[in-house]
Amino acid sequence: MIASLVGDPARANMLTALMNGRALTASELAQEAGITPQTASSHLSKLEAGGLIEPEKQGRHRYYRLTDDDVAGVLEGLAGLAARTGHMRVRTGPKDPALRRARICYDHLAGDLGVQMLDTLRAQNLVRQKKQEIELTAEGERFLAKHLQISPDMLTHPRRPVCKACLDWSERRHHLAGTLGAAMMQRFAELKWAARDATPGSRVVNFTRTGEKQFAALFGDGRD
Amino acid sequence: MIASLVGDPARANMLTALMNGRALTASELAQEAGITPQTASSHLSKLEAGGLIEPEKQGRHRYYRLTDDDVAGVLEGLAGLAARTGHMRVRTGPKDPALRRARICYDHLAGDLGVQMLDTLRAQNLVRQKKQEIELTAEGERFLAKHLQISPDMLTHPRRPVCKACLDWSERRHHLAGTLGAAMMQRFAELKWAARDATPGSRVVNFTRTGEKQFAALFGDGRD
DNA sequence: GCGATGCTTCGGCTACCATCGAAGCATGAA
DNA sequence: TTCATGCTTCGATGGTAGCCGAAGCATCGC
Repeated sequence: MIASLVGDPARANMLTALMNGRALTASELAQEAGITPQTASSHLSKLEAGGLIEPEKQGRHRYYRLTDDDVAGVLEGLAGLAARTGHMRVRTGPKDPALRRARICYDHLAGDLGVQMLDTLRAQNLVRQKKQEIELTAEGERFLAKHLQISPDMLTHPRRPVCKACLDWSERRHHLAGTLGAAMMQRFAELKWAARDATPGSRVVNFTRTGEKQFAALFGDGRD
Repeated sequence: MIASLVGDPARANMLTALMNGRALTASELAQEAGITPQTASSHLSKLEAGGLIEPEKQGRHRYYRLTDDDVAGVLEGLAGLAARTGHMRVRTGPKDPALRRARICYDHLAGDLGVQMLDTLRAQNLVRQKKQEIELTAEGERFLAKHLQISPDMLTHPRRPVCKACLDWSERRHHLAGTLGAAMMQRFAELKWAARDATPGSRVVNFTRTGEKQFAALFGDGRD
């Protein structure tokens, strides 16, 4: 039965990770779900048998993507029901708190800090968001130029949008993707505010002490 | 998590039984799911906690209905996914084969024979169906008058439609409800073709030998 | 009051399934 | 070829949740 496939926490995490439409490898999905590759393999074959995801072999990698928009739609529907009853999933995934705080999502910042950043951008009217769509405001452009030395022409890309809302897997809320999300993350690295964890394969992003302060000054919500 | 609530076979059966929009008592739902009242009680409280169903106390009964159309929509979506991947749930419910063959759904015929009947009505162009909506054709009216002595004016009712598609829980396909469905079932009883099982609370409908033949002559699909 | 009915709670049993270690196959790199 | 990487299969373990019998409340009817 389909629903029981989605019901398992590990599988739900994988599906959520796939919700942005991109394909991910088996091991990436394992990492997202916080389980070992063996377990993930079992889950993935079940999801595939259930028609929820489709595999694509590429070299020694196996990429998985959601079968189609219908699947995504149903998953959204379920998430909607969950959200409105305040039945937001109690976190189960990876134990690693560092991963939950700040991590790389493709090439941009995710995790608590990523969500916090987008929240602040929105609250300060530096961006405007409608569902998945985000646009940079004039104030936002000034802000970026002043504090991060990012100019709009650095962000144009033939196929990729400047801003995009990306569903944050640990927070279940949006963080900022797109060329701007990537550029900001890159800038954080250049400014030595943060760096990807050294351990190979890790998605954790470690902020330096000063980096954390600077970040909080711009994007903090006063929580810490 | 919502999906896991729907994932359990017993709960899925209950929800399916509620899909027609009516409210059912806890024990009716237990029966639909083929489990004891104790177990059902546990399931129902979980579904309620998950916001999928809402209770309504009435005397010593407790009626449950789906919370709203959103819930029904998501359930339909899941069923849609299940259907298209040929992943139709393999029957789990009540073991009783008689219950699966013919039973009462409120006041009309359900089960294998009920589905078969609607199939034949449709195939013979006696009714036309669009999703949940069913309408009787002119040929259908003649057919009913001739073979079952049912006239259209017997079927008018201020609030209830003449025909309605009712999702068959065991077959997962539609059977005929509405005043016509009820009238036909009543006629079968009057003609002594079939009768509700004597055991109290049972929904099984037993066809007599001759009744089965007559029924097959009108609505049989040649399977048996 | 009494018993009957509908439903819930409790306790114990069982079965299923997610999980991981270890080993097995592929593919790609050297 | 040999080694490393990515993924899968196998086998064993453990936790969780569905399930039912028995008992406990509530409501109804007498």
